[in-house]
Amino acid sequence: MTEPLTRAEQKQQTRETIMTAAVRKMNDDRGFSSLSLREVAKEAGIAPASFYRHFENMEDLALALVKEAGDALLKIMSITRESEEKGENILENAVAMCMAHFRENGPLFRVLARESTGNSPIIRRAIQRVLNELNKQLAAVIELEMKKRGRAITDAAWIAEAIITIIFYIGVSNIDLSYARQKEAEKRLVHHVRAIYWGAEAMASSQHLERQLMLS
Amino acid sequence: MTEPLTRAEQKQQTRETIMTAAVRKMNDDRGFSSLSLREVAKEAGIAPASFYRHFENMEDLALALVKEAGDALLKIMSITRESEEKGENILENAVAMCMAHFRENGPLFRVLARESTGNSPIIRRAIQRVLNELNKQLAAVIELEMKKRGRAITDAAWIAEAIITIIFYIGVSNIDLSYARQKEAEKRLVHHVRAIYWGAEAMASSQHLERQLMLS
DNA sequence: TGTACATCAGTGAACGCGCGTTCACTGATGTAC
DNA sequence: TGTACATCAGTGAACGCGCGTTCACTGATGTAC
Repeated sequence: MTEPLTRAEQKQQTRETIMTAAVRKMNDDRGFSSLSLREVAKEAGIAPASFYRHFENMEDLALALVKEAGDALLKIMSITRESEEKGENILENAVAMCMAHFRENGPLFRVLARESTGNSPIIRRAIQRVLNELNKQLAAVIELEMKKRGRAITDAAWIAEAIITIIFYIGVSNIDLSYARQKEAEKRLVHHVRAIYWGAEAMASSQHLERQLMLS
Repeated sequence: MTEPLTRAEQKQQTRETIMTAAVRKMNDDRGFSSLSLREVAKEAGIAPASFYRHFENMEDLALALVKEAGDALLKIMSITRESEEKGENILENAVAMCMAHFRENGPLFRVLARESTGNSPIIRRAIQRVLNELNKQLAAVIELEMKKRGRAITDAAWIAEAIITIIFYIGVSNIDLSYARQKEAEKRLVHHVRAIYWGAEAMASSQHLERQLMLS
C-alpha cells in the first residue's frame, strides 16, 4: 500500500482512468458518439459530475483520445524514418509496424478510424490534421529513399497520401473481421502499397509510354 | 390539383418523404446515428408515431438509404461496364462518373460513407456488402480489358479492392473541403488510381526485376 | 349506381427513461507561518 | 514541529428535456354486393 501520491498525480491518474474507460466502452462495436458522459463516468467509477473536473465535455475527451492515438502513429513513423537512415527496407517495415500497432492498440485505433467520419467536425478536423502530418512525414521518407537510390518518382506527397489512405481505411474495414481474415487483408494491403509504389515509379520513368497506354 | 393517388401510392410517397427528410437533416455535418426518430418525423411533416407505419425503427430506415445509395453506385458500375464493351477507356470514365455522382447525390453518398464506420454493425455489414459487390464487378471489368489488350495483371480482384477503397474513402475526406479543394483532391485521386493500375501491370510484367528492386 | 362494412395511414396524448449540466457540499491534501 | 487556513477533486441530489414506443382513435380510401 504505497500511495503517497500528490494531488496532481492523483488527478492525472483519474484522467487516464476516464480515458481508458471510454476506450473500453467502445471496444465492442460502439462508436464514440454513442457513448454518454454518464456511461463513461460509471465505467470509470466516478460520479457524473466529477467528469467535469477533467474534461470540459465529451468532445474534449475525444480530442484527448485522438491526440493519444495520433502521437502513437507519429512515433511509428519516426521509427520508420530512423530505420530508413540505417538503410533498411522501409516499405515492408512500415506496413508491418503499423499493422502490429493496430493489433496491439486496437480499441484506441478504432476511435481514430471511426471518428474520422464521425459526427463532430472538430474531431474530424483534428484527425485529418494527424493524417496530414503522417502524409508529410511519409513523403519525406519516400523522397529521401528515392534520392538515395537514384530513382525518380512522380510526386512523393501524392504517393504518400495514397499509401496512408489505403493503410488507414483498410484497417477500418478489418475491424469487423476475424483474425484469420484480418491476416488475409494485411497481405492484400502490402500488395496494394507495393502496387502504388511501383505505379509511381513506372509513371515517372516512362511518362511518354504511359500516356500512350493510358489514353490509347 | 390532380391527386387521384391510390392508398398504396400515397404510402410510397410518404416513405420517400421520410427518406429525403433524413438525408436533408444529415446534410450539414450530421451523422445518421445522431438523428432521432422524432427529428426525422418532424422534418418529414408527420407525427412520430406515423414513422412506424413505414419503418420498423431507425436502423431499418438506414438500411433503406444504404440500399438506395448502393443501387446508384452499382448502376454507375454497369454503365462503366457497357462503355468498356464499346472499347472506350474505362479508367478515366469510371473515376469521372463516380465523382460526378458523388457531387450530384452528395448527401446520400455521405450517408454511405459515414455509416461505413458508424455505430451499427448491421448497417456497416450492409455497406461492406455493397463495396464487395462493387469490387467484384470492377475486377470483372479490369480482367476483361486486360484480356482484350493482351496484357497481364497480378490480381484483378486485389487491384479492384485498392481502387474502390481509395475512391470511396478519399471521397469521404473531401466532405469537409471547399469545392476548389475537392477538385484538387479529385485530380490526385485520378493520379492514385493510375498509380495502382500501373503498379499492378509493372508487378505482373516484370516480377523478377520487381523482387530485386523491392527487396534490394 | 348506392349502401354497408373493412382497411389502414396518420394522430395526439401519455409513459417511463437516461441524458447533460448545475449546485452547494465534504473532506483530504497542500501551504504559510 | 504544530496550527490555521486555502485549495480543489470528488459528491449526491435535483433540474428540465428530448427521446423511443404504446395505445386507442379517426376518417379517408377501398371493396363487396
